[in-house]
Amino acid sequence: MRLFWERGYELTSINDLTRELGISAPSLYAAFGDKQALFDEAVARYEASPQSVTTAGKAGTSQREVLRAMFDRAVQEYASTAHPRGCLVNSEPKLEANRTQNCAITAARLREVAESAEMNNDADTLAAFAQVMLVGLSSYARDGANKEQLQRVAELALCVMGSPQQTEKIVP
Amino acid sequence: MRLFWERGYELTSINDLTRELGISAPSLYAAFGDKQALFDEAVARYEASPQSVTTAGKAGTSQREVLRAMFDRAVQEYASTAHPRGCLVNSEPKLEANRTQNCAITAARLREVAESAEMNNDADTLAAFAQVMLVGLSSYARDGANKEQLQRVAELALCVMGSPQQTEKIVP
DNA sequence: ACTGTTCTATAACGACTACTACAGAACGGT
DNA sequence: ACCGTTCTGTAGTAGTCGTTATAGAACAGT
Repeated sequence: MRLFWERGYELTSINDLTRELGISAPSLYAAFGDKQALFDEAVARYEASPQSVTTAGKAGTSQREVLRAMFDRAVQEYASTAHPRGCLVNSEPKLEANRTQNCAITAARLREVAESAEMNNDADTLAAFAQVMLVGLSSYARDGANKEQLQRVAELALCVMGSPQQTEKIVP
Repeated sequence: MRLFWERGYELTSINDLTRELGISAPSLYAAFGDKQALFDEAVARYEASPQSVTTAGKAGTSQREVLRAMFDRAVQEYASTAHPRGCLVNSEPKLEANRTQNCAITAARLREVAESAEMNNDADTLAAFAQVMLVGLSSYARDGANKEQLQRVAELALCVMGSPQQTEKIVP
C-alpha cells in the first residue's frame, strides 16, 4: 500500500514490492494473484482505514459541517509525514471509479443532512466541489505544501457555504 | 504533445511517439535529443498556447474577475473534445515545478489587481486555492465530467469571493 | 524413517523499455 | 556524373517489465 501510495501503480514494480515485503516473486504471486489484484487489495485496505476522508464525512449535522469534517481530515492526512503525501485514490489515474463512487457517497451524505435553509445548494454540485477540492488538496500536498498551507485553502473553500452563523441549525 | 497529454509521461513510449509522428526512432533522437527533452518541448508548447489557463488570468480588473477568467477558461478547455481531457501540467506528476510556478504567477497577478475592498483575501492563499481548483477540475474532467458539471463547480468556487456586487469596483 | 504436501527461491520466459551503431537512400554543389 | 553531406530505416544493444516453470527446503502425518 505504501509503495503504490507514494509512486503510483505504473512506477511500482514487482521487484520493488518483493524487496519491500521481503519475499520472492513466486510467493507474492501465490499470495495475491497478480499485480493488479495486489493493488486492489492495497486500495481496499486504504479506503477501509479509519483515517479515510470518506468516513470523516459521516460526522456533522449540516452540509457545512460535513464539508468541514472532510476538509479537516484531508488537511490532517494529506500533509502527514507518517505516510506518503496526498491521497492514494485521488492521485491515481487508475482509480477513476473510486473517485466517482466517493463523490456519490458524499452527495448522499449531504442530502441526509440537508436543511431547508441550505436546500438551494444542490447536493450533487456540492459533492463534486468537495471532490474537486480533495483532488486538488492531494496534489498540493504532493507538491510539498505543509499543513498550514492546506489549512488556509480549505478554510477559504468553506466560504462557499456562507458564514457558519447563517447555516447554523436553528432549533425551534 | 497530444500523446503525453492523454497518457502521461511514463505511459507514452518512444514506439508510440515514432508511430504517431511517422518517423523512426533515430530521427526522433536526432531531432529532440531524448525522451525527456521531447517532453520538455511538448510542455513548453502546451504552456505557450493562447488557450492556456495562465494567460486567461491576465484578463480582469479585480481578484474576482481574474479567478472567473481562469475558471471559465479551465471549464472551456478541460472538457473540450478537440484534444485530450483535463490539463497536461495539472495532471502530470513530473510537472510539480510548473504548477508551483503557475501558482506564483497567479499570486502576482492577484496582487496587481488587489483593491482595498478585497485586501483581506491573502493573494498567496487565493492563488493556492485557484491552483487547487484547477488541478481538481482537471481530474474531474479526466474522470468524465462534461462542461456543465465543471461549470457548476467553478461557479460554486467563486462564492469564496463573495457576491459580485460586493467586490465590484467602486469608482469614486 | 518415510511419504505427501506446502512453501520458498533460483532462474528463466517473452515482451517491452529507452536508446543507438550502421548501412543505404536522397540530396545539393561542383 | 560524381562526391560529400544529411537524413532515414533496419536491426540490435542492454536492461527492465510482469509472470512462471522447476527444483529444493520445511513440515505434518503415519
